[in-house]
Amino acid sequence: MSWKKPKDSARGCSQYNICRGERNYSRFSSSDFSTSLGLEDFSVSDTSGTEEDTDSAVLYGTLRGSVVGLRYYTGIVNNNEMVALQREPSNPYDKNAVKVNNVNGDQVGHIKKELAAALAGIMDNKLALIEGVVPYGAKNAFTMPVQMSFWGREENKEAVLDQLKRHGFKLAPPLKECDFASKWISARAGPSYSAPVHAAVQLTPEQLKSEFDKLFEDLKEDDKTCELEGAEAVATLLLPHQKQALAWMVSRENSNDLPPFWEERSNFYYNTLTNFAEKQRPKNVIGGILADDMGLGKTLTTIALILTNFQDGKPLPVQKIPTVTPLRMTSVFSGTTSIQSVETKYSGDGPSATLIVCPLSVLSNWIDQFEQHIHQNFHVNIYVYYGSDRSRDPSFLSEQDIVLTTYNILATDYGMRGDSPLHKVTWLRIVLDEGHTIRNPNAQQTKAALNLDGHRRWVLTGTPIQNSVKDLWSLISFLKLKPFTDREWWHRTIQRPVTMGAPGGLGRLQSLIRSITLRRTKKSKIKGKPVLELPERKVLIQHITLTEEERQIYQSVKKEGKAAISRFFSEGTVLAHYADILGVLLRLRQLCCHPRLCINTSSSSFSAGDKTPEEVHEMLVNKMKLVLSSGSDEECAVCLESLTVPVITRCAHVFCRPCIFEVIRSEQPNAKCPLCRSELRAEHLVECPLEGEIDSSNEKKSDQEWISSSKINALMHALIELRRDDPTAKCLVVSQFTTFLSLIENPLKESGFAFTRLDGSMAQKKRVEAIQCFQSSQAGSPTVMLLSLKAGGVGLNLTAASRVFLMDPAWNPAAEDQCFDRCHRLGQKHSVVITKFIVKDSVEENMLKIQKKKRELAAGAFATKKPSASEIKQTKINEIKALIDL
DNA sequence: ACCGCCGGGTGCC
DNA sequence: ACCGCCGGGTGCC
Repeated sequence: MSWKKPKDSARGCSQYNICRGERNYSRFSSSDFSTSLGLEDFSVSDTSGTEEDTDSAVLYGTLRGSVVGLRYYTGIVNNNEMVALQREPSNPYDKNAVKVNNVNGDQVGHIKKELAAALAGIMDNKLALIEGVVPYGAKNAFTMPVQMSFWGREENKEAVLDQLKRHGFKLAPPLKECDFASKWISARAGPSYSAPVHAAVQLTPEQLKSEFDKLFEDLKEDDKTCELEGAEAVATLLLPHQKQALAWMVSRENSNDLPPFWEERSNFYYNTLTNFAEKQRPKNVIGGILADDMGLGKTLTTIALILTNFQDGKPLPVQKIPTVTPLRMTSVFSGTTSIQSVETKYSGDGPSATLIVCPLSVLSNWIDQFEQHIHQNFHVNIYVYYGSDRSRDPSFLSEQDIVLTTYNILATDYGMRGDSPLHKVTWLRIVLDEGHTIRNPNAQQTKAALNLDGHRRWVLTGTPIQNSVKDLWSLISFLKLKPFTDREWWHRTIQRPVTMGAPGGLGRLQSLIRSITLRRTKKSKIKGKPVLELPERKVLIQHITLTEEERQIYQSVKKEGKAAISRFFSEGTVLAHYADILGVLLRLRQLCCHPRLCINTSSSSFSAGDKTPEEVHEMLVNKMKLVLSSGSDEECAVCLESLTVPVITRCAHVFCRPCIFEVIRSEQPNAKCPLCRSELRAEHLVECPLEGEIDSSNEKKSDQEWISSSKINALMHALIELRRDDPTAKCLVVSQFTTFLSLIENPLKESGFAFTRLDGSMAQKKRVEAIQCFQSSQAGSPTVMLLSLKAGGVGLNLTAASRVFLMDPAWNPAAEDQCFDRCHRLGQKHSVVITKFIVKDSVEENMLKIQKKKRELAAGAFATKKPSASEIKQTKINEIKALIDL
């Protein structure tokens, strides 16, 4: 294989310049920041957009109208076929013009002008969504009837009815779309009862997800259970479920089935959802969604696909070893691809390059996996399209076998209209890794991805549905499934029927998903055996007793903090002092680890006092650092999710930036803090300091003489014992406090341990190095990794470790579990033992209790709806009480 | 006849 | 369009 970035083809540990100076967040705009974190859903423009809030739409009623001017257009329509109404304000004859298009987007005619005059205002002001169906008469040469349904928000109904009335129209009561056919046939069959307008069933996200998973529970002996061995070029043996996935993916790339909901009927291809028909055979998706749970090896399977179904349904050919002549040598080492091209290009014409788009956090994982899984006798050109010096030459890119890039680069390039090399190439295959990244249809990344040109299209994601069916549209659209690429048809035929609980809606969704998706969860079974047989995982709790001296410090800080917090309770100002309370708890947690951790924490500023703006700013930044670094996984009280792009208000409450901006926008001019009702102003909001700087203020004390602590002693005792029993055993030492990790470095050095470190402040390149060193099985490679709890994304693979020492408990048990999964995952050969150090009679023990409650809550009925903001507040207050023994 | 009626020309917005 | 509408041709019974 040859790596085109860096330029030489050999590859060493440190040669991926995949980080460059790109991640310079110091002057980030919010959108840069959020997209770089894959949080584009939270961008302000999205939340404030008046775009359809289609979930709350109700059916106002229906109206019969006519479509005229059929003579002049090529679009044809069948009886009962859906049509789209589209405003055409630029029409020179009538500024109210409304076009009528068929499902294919071809114009059929216009709405008659008198009616158009009534509809124009409604459509322009987005008061209602107007959908048409041509009930009959589709063969008419000049005009045809159209049955229109008006959908909108309850509060707009009056305005719409008024507007229609002014033009002499009146809506008929709702008539369910699915009743159309029968209605026209049996028009005299007695009174018609209006169908219920509102959904009978509304699915919660959890129900939806579980419905989704049920789809794949009982895979019969169909194409999804055949197995296919990887081609010779795949260096790794595939597990049974991976061979199944490979077989399925290859068959999807090579088959020529009709896409879902299409039938062949007397020389026509007929869409059963829209009743649209055409002569031309609709193209099937050459690809689909691989939605296996995290950890089942989607990356490996995809690499196997690329190598096994390389071109024209054939695997990657063996590399002919080039006859070594001086001439060739020169060419090879001059960094051009010409010689390789001669040797390895294939008879097939057309595109041969695969584009892989992934979040930055997993880019290095792809690089590793290619390195690991491509057989050394085979040659693959891989180009990492990243960094400011990336090649701008489309023909260079199309000559590669594989081009790897990130969603950000994709979106950035696409933003520079007309100058995106990625968009000038016709790809053989496009793979979107962590495909749910493009969930938001309005995000730049989504638009950029949807506009890529490629034949075979794949989406890899562990969570195809995050919250609602809406999440699926971008993915389906990316797959170029007719007619869903247009959001209107997706919405009318799938999304609304499902969310409104219309009969058959869920069924449609299921058959759609079933036909293009493969999903196995960690619990899925193949021939009675679980897909993943992971070694055992044990969690031990080791209690620590503080020394007399440590206990004294702890008790005095606790006494002081408890007094302050009691005062907040009696004054009823708990929420106003939330950051201060977290500060107290943080200090106690730090004291459980090492007395030196909390020396520097800013002396609490309980008194507001009169301060200069600079001092206020600094105080707020400090408070926010407290909230964030306390590892409490704060939720934003607006969206009830984890904080994304945190900002702090003047009243010291932390929210997601987009959320609080939305509050300010909607409540203007007198917005109030959602938590304490203080005055809220956009210009007073203070942004989050950069990740990695949070703890840096505590750094730089290493010159002091180092002293140990009870916890460190316990750790070292365990490490030394472990080394004695098995000198090659590797372990992770995990803490939320990077300063604590720094302190631990001292005894590790003293006792002669080889160790590495991975924390959030490290550059991408350093991280890759640290991970590779640690994962190496070479003699002398590090046996200990100091790991900060939150470092690294989900892709992080630390399977070399079979022991984990969790130095301090986290608020959120899920964060701990995620951390354990980094070594307890596919590839782990040993049983994993996790040791949690918990100081007796301390805040840590109380945290365990709270964790237990949270676990029970999470395991319990999902059906319970989202708690309200006030319920969350109450829970938090109770937690605080429990934590400090009040 | 400043009407009615006839029949040809014509046709979206 | 096997319509509606327009506007020119025409005109007792």
